[in-house]
This record gives sequence, C-alpha cells and structure tokens, in this order.
Amino acid sequence: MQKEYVFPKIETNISSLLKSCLSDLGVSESPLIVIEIPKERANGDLSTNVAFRLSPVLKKKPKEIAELLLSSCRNKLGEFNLDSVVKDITIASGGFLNFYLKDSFLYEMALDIIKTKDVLGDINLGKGKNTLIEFVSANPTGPLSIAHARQAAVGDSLARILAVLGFKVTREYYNNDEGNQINILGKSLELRYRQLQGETVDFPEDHYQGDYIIDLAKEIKEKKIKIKDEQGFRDFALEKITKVIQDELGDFGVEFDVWYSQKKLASSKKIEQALDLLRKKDFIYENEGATWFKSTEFGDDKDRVVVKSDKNYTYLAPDIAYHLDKFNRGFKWLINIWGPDHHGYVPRIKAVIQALGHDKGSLSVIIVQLATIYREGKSVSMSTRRGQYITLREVLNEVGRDATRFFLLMRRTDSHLDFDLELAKKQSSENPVYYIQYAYARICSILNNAKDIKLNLKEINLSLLKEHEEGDLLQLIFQFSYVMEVCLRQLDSYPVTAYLQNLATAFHRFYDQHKVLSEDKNLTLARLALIRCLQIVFAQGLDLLGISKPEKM
RNA sequence: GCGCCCGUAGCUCAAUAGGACAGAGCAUCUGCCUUCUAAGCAGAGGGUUGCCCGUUCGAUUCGGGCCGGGCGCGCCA
Repeated sequence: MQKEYVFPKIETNISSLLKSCLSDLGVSESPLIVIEIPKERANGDLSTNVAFRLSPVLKKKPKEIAELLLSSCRNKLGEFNLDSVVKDITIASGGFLNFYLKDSFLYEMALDIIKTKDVLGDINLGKGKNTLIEFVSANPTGPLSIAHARQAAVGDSLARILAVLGFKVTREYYNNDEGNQINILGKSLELRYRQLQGETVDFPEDHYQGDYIIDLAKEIKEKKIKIKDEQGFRDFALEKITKVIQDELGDFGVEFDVWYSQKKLASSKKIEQALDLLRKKDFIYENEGATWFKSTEFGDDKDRVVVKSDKNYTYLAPDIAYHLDKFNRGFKWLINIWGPDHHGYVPRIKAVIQALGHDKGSLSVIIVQLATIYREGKSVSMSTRRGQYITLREVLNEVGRDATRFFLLMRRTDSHLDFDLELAKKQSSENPVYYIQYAYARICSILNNAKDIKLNLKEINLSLLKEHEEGDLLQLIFQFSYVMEVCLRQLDSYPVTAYLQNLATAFHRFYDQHKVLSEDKNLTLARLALIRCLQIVFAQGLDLLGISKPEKM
C-alpha cells in the first residue's frame, strides 16, 4: 500500500503546489524544483530554493518572489492534500521557502509504522522495472580479496535497497570460467602437483603463486584423485575455487540469483550471433587480419578488436554477447559494479550498449574504489598473482561479518577506503558499527522490560512527546524515505550508513536525557510507541546493509 | 602524454541536485553511572576546503589553468 507520509509522495505534492503557484505568477516553464531536507532543523523540515532559481527569469529579487509564492502556497495547501501535512511556510535567508511539518502528521506516521511494522510501504519508485545488478564477477582463480568484498557489500546492499524501492531486482555473478587466466590456473595446479610428486619444474612468474594452489595439489595427491590431462587440472581447480568463492560470499551474507557461465555463453553461438548483429548494423569491420568494433562511433577513444588475427576472441567479444543476452532476457536496466581497474573499459561497454540499439542510460556502471587494508598502521600490499593478499575469508574470521560489511559500506563507493583491521576488531566505542547496534539493543532492552505493557494504538497520545529530542527523532523517522530516494539518485548505499549513525546519535541523546519507563503512564506509553517505531526503522535500515540486529549486547 | 577517481580539522571521512553558520568519528582535554545497557551522554580546542582565475544572488560542489596522490590506457582478462 502506498503510504501518504513517504518523502517522494510529499515531494510530489509540494512540487505540484509550487508549479501551480508559479503558473499563477505567469511562469509556465518552471525550473527543476528541488525539495530537500535542510541540514539544520531550524530551517524547516523541508525546503526549496525555487525563488533563487527564478530570480534571473523574473528579474526580481529572490525575496520578492518568495513572498509572492508564500501567500499563494498557503492558500492552496488544501488543493494538493497538504493541509494535513504542512503546519507553516516561512521565508529565510533571502529567499528559501521553508516548510514545517504538522506534529499530527508525524504522529500519524509513527502510529502507522507501528501498525504495519514497516516504514516504506509500497513506495514503488522502481515501478517494477526489471533490473539486473551484476557484481563481484571475480575470475575464479583464487579466493576473494577485500576489493571484491567491498563490491559484494555494495552490490548486495544496493540490490536490497532497489528491491525495497520497487525495482524487480536480479543479482548476477558473471563467472569468467574460461580463457587465458583459467588456462594458467590449470597449468599452475598441474605444476604444483608435479612438484609434489618430486619433479623439478620451473614455475613461471605469471602463474598463480598462492598457497591455495598448493593445497589443491595436496588434496589431489592425498585423496589419490585421478586426473588425466591439463584440462582435468583446470576443471578441478575451477570447480574447487568457484566453490570457495561461493562459500565465502555465502558466509558474507551475499547471495546471487544467477551464476552466469562465460564458458556456456561461448559454447552457445551467442557470441557469433552478437557479432553478426553488429556486423549487420555496420559496426564491425576487418583490418590487418583482425575484426574490429567501431566503438569510436559512440565516443570511445579508438576502435576495439573483437577477433584477433589468430582468430581467437578478445575479452570484449563474449562481453558484447553477454550484454546482448542481458537485454534479451528482458532486463531494462543493467547495473554493473566494477573495480577501479576496469574504469577504462566503461566507454567501450557503453558503446556496445548503444550499438546494440539501447539507450546509454540503460546501463549504469558503478566503480567501487579500492579498500586499503591496514594492520597496525601499515598498509598491506596486494597482488593476486603473487598470492599476497588478504582474503575476504581472513577478514571475516578476524573481524566478523557485521563489522566487515559496515566498514566496507562506511564511505561513498567512489572514494578510497582505509580498512583498519585493528579498529574493526575492537568491540568498543571506537567502532561505529557497535554504536548503531547498541542503540538497537538498548531499544530492545527497554521494550523487553516493558513487555507487560500493551501498546494499544488508540490509547497512545503522542502529543505528550514535547521534548526536542523526541521531535528530532520523529523528524528523522520521516527522513528515512528521503534517504532511500538519495540512495537511488546516487546509486550508493552509503547514505543509509550515515543515516543510521545520525539516528543512533539522536536516540542515545534521547536515552540519556529522558526515561522511557516512568510513573507517568501516558507518557510511558507515548515513549514506548516512539522507540517501538525506532526499532522498526533501525531493523529495516540494518537489514538493507545486511548487518545483524542484536537484541542484547 | 591521454582518460578516470581524488585533494576539506593532527588522522579517517561527510556536506544530499550549486544553497543557509563547512560537519562527524578518532585522537587530546573537562565533566556525567543509588535511575530503562557508560559499547552511552554533555562540553572545549582544532579550517585561507591544495593554489590561481572565471561563471553565479550564492562555489567544497560547475568551467579553465597549475601543484600533488591513486588507478587505467594491449590483437590481456
């Protein structure tokens, strides 16, 4: 069910109100109307800067425009279903129009959240759009690194957010289970096995040096597994390592709907078909014995080879087929989450999308920057080849799932991240994940202490919540749907972590100042209702991050 | 050389789509547990947002030019 108090709904109504008032002023083409929640609550619960934007158009001072808008907005509130929402509108700082929410509006919101045990309802910003989010997609040549872990955390969280916002989300892992790297993997295992058998063999530098290869070789030897040839070693390594990756992700709380095999794609004629399609559209040509894709037609620096002169495909060829297949499977929005080492690849794949006849907006690529691991103040160097890197498994064992996920989500995805193992391990105030969970646990504890008190919605009088800490909490609850909209706009789950920290701060402050359980029965009921509401918000927020909700700490 | 990300308090980072006084945490210092969990709260100090121009009513945000850091620039994947 559509909830009346979610931010996008209020935003739409205020936006329509402003447009109507603007047209009364003779402005037919209004600029983009931005409704935001000001940083300072003194500046209102909602705010808009239209008056500033219109100043050059109307050739009037922002303040004059704001004044003209103010009276007509006040008169028209009822027309846009806002008379039960907006208490007052004021002008500030030379032209901002600031909207203040009615207390009764916030009370009804809180009671509804308690009643439905849900904050967002059918917010449906996604309108059921069929969305494919492809992430991690690490080559199955070794355990996952912390960089993959960050991509996993971001992708999983974003998928959860988009699903809640009404997108039809499918999570996919593109498994690069064939090609050069996989061949080298097979050879690496074979060489390690032969070394175990006592042979003196040269182990080339470009082969996988990690200990896990040696472990696999030992397993073959100990279990006396019969492997005939190079392909046998390759398949064995592939199967084992894919399993390792799946287990790691599973323990990290990240599940995929589809594991998409490149090998299967390659054996299906889909690559040939995709290239034929592009050839038909005249985006393919031959030169110097190779086959090229005209990516420059769509803004790429240079055209790209798809079939090498030795007749083998480059990596791009299956990728073209893969993206075509995504569209053929009915997805309307493709989200690819990649590491920073792939950012140069973005114009190429955007070109592919357009050559295939799709709007470039139908593909969003999120580049997740690297996380640098610090141990005792020193960064730990990383190299998959040399097998010198900290795996997700190690971090999980050392730090635990909640802190790992939180740390990886704590920063904007496009900014570098320092992951301090010692800090993440600390079960203390220095560690922000506990700060949020502690707020949740405190709420649960109070509710548990009061479990004999029945929360009958009809007996609850929220207007008894007169303290500013209580008002701040109600306002923050309202903000939750706003934060979700920001996540969508920025395609980042980071705003949720920031929000939950703010919410936890506001709660701890309230907790410190006021007792929930007191002699005053009605006030107790009102406060219990408030924290019950908070419990629901925290639960929903933590779920979106994939972080557990401890009832006791 | 070209492209992408970045440069904000001692450190790690915020600042929502160009908005209001640039904010948090850590660290440092000072207070607060006979009361629902002190993994908490309150307070203090700490800034020429790398530098210079420009656009704007308004720039940490946009444009141009420098300086500095990271990554990528293959008929590798």
